[in-house]
Amino acid sequence: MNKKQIIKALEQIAIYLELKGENPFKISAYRKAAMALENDDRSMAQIEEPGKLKGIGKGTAQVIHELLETGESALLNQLKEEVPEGVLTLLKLPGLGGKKIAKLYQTLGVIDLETLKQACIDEKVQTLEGFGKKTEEKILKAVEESTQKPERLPIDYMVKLSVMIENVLTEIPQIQRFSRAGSLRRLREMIKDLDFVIATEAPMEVAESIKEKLAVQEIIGQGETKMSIMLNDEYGVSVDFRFVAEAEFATALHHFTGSKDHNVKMRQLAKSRGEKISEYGVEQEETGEVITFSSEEAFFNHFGLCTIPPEIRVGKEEVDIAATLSDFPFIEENHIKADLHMHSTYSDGAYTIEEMAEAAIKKGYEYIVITDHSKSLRVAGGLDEQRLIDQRMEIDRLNQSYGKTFKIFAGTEMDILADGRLDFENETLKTLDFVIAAIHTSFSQEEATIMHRLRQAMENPYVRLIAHPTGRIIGRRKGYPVNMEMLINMAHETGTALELNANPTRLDLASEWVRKAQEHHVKIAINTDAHSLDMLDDMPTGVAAARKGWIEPQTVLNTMDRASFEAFISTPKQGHL
DNA sequence: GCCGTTTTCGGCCCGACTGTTTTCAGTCG
Repeated sequence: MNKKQIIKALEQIAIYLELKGENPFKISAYRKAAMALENDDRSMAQIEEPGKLKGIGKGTAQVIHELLETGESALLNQLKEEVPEGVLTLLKLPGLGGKKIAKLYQTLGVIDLETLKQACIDEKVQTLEGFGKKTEEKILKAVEESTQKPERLPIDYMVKLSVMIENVLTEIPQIQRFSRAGSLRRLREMIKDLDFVIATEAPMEVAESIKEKLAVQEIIGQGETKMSIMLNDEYGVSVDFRFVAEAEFATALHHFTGSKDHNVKMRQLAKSRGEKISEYGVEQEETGEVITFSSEEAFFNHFGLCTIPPEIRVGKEEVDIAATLSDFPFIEENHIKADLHMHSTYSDGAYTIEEMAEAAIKKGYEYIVITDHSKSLRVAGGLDEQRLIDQRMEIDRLNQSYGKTFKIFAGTEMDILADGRLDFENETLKTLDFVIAAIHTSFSQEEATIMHRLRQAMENPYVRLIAHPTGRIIGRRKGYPVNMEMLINMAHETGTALELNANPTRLDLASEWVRKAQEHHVKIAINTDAHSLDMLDDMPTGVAAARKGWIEPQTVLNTMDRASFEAFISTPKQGHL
């Protein structure tokens, strides 16, 4: 059994114990053991004694050893016999946790969604102690919705909803300030619901205004300090609004940004210092005095930590590392000097080169690269050699009018053909300032074939960057099969950079992989791949995704000022063979 | 079940809301 399988087995044990209504601390002990393995970078073979890891004790170590030696666990096997598998799926239903499910299973013989539904219809559920008519109705509704609703939605969809909500919040006068929180602020790729923290003196009035102005399908819950609604959108997304006083805003924002594990780590740290963290502030346990903070930065500083960017608050090593730094040296929006991947009307872009350039100047960029598609990508109106020459002439002409303040570089997003050949000869490539290569066709090839194609491109002396290296569309398309370790090694060996495509439907490469790439001294370019002016605005999302991968500015090509970039592209590729 | 330069037993992160109660358990984030 490999590490992944062992982690899964431990988590399964936790779920089964939960369904049996076991001691919650015992349940969390199994989860912590799984987490301890996950947070350790080594493989199972490299970990000599799992029992020595913090969070793994005698009991869980024994289970791990058993799994390693026999491939199964007596405890897990026994639990599986005691509890039918279908019962596990019931934990996904909102309003149902281990305790209630255990009761439904033990007294009514509920073993899956179907039997649960029937028990509700037969009005048996409401007869149970601790259950009632309302609970039965809610469960029935949850069962019916669960079959048609995806659990999580892709970030680009949630960003759009969020912008719509923010437009509404901006118009409510009683709101002093507000912020996104939760997994969207942490930039998770797949998101369950939206969270907003709102500073206001008049929570009830604000709640009323929100209900009035937003397309609400249903009020899920409402109290004095929070309101949960279900939007009237395609998927019925739920949104939590949390109302706090202005002074509590920073701690509330931290609290509701999470993650859960990050918060647990922070609270443990506070506790060890005789303090208690809640959304309302930091309480001194001895005196009962509650301190509030003007910003998250001040909050972190109070604990001797530097500010931890939301994107890395996952509850792993970030809290310990923050204690040793004065600042995380991660990339910020203002480091970005250019966008190296965008399209114009020459291929499938919606705006002219000049219009794209004007928009880039407004953003304060020092230069851009126009990278239209190449001839084989006919659906996108890819350029042949002659059109490339025409385009170069137009770019030269435009550059004359910009003088020294701004420069457009001529590039291409060249297709890597299905057989590994490149769409342009070197004769053509060497006339260009910056060459991007990308796979746009034959996604269903075997991994070996895909890797051959990528290798052909990266070994070409003119190809500087591989765009959207996996071809994925978050939540919709897996992309073609890429051996990521091999890709990163090839990038290192050939001196080719990898893209972090800032489009929220892509974010390709994913954060965990740009982090690996940086560790291997591979350069990253954060590009919008804009096909229209508004898509240039995706850059901050790309930068946030880079922070999620712990990316530092010197790793990123487009943090170079114009002079450095010109020097870079006039120097041959530097591989590390 | 795990953990301990105060602890080998008694803690284990914290609070809001709901629905069921008649003071609180369960769920959620």
